[in-house]
Amino acid sequence: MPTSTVENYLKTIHSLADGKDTKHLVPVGKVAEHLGLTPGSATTMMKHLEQAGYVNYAPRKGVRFTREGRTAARKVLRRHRLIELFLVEVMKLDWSQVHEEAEILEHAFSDRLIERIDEMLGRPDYDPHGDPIPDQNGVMPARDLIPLPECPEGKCQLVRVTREDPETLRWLQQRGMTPGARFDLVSKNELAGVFAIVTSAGQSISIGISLAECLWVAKKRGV
Amino acid sequence: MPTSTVENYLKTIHSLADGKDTKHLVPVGKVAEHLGLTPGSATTMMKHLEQAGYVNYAPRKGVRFTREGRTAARKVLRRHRLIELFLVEVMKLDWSQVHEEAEILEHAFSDRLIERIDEMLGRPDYDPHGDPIPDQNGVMPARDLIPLPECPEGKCQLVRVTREDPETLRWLQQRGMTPGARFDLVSKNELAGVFAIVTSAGQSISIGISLAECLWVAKKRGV
DNA sequence: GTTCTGATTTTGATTAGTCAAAATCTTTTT
DNA sequence: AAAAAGATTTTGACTAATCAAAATCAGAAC
Repeated sequence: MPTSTVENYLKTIHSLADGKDTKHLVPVGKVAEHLGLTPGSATTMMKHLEQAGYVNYAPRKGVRFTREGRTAARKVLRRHRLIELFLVEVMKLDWSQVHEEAEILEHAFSDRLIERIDEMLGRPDYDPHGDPIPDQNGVMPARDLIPLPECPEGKCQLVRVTREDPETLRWLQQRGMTPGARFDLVSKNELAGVFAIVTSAGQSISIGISLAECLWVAKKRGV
Repeated sequence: MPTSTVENYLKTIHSLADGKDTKHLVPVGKVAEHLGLTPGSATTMMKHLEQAGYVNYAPRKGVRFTREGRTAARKVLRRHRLIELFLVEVMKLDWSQVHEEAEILEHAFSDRLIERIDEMLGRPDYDPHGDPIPDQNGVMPARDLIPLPECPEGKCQLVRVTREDPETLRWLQQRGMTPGARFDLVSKNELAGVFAIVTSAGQSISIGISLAECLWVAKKRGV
């Protein structure tokens, strides 16, 4: 069993490699930055992870997962995301708070409990933020999503929110902008980096580019 | 916040001091034995616990809680026991398995989640083993219980089981001997160390002294 | 083709927790 | 009262994870 520290490194590498192809190298410095640690700490850990067979480590170039590493990382993501959904659905915790809780609980829940949760929730494919939940084998449900800046103006539906800080999430929540919400993208000002939308409740809001990049909408078929 | 290691030491000291009066000294060796550690490790930790204000440590005599230590220990017990009840009532895990799970989860659940569980369960006083659940201030609900060996022959009701190994618990469970069960103590052979009972289902079973000491029944009023 | 810059790695130290085994103290036995 | 027995403490060493700061390397700039 990996320690919880190792699990956190695996999650970080997974998220930094997300979307990139298999041989993409994640810079060690990015790993350190993402975890709020010094670069030296990450370097030390990369050697351990290589020893343990989780990654291939090219000094001064970066790291990439082995098959085992990717699977191990996805097991952690599976736990994290099932726990988030459980906290919202069963424990009735607030959408904006569950990430923090799951961050700790993911290292403590046994496989038995995770299996029970998966069953209770009806083997869900997505968590409350719209993040895909890997199955027991680490296979992720696939979807064609685009971030708001790439979306054409007009009606669309929010599917995934890739932010975790409770303040931002609460701000979105108060405006009805949680996964599943329909809204109207009325204008895009790429130069100013501002996106204007009207929510289904009729409220007009402006969203900056950095937040807009975290809001994913379904890509229309045939586009 | 105490580390989970410290929390485990606190729980151990609490259970070894249970029943004894406030100035009773718990031998350091017992603490080590209970946790499956070497005596030297426990000695080292006792100094840390004293530094942290949790215990008074009399070298070669033993340790006893300060007020803060006792409260801290009971907070851990509260978490542990609420989690056990939650796992049985909400997650439908087996009575015999929940102790093991709670042993790990108790260090990971936030106060917010524990409060939510307490609320969901209707602020319960006892866990599935009949162990009292301390309130937020560390106050334990009191009851007058006696272990089976001290119980007179006749009808009685099982209230608490102070064992945690799943094998024994399953054995008891299969015979209907879980907290709340009524049964008949038909004979006590203190010399042989064997207690004969008949369960409410009419099954006759023999129980050895060491297990009998872990089975607690309500002390009749006026006796 | 040097030099500079920025990222990465190395080195040495630190903390929490642990063990094995030697040293020490206390209590019991004789 | 001395010796033996038993428990506890001390000592030295180890692991996992971390940081600060010095050393090193690779690519960009000149």
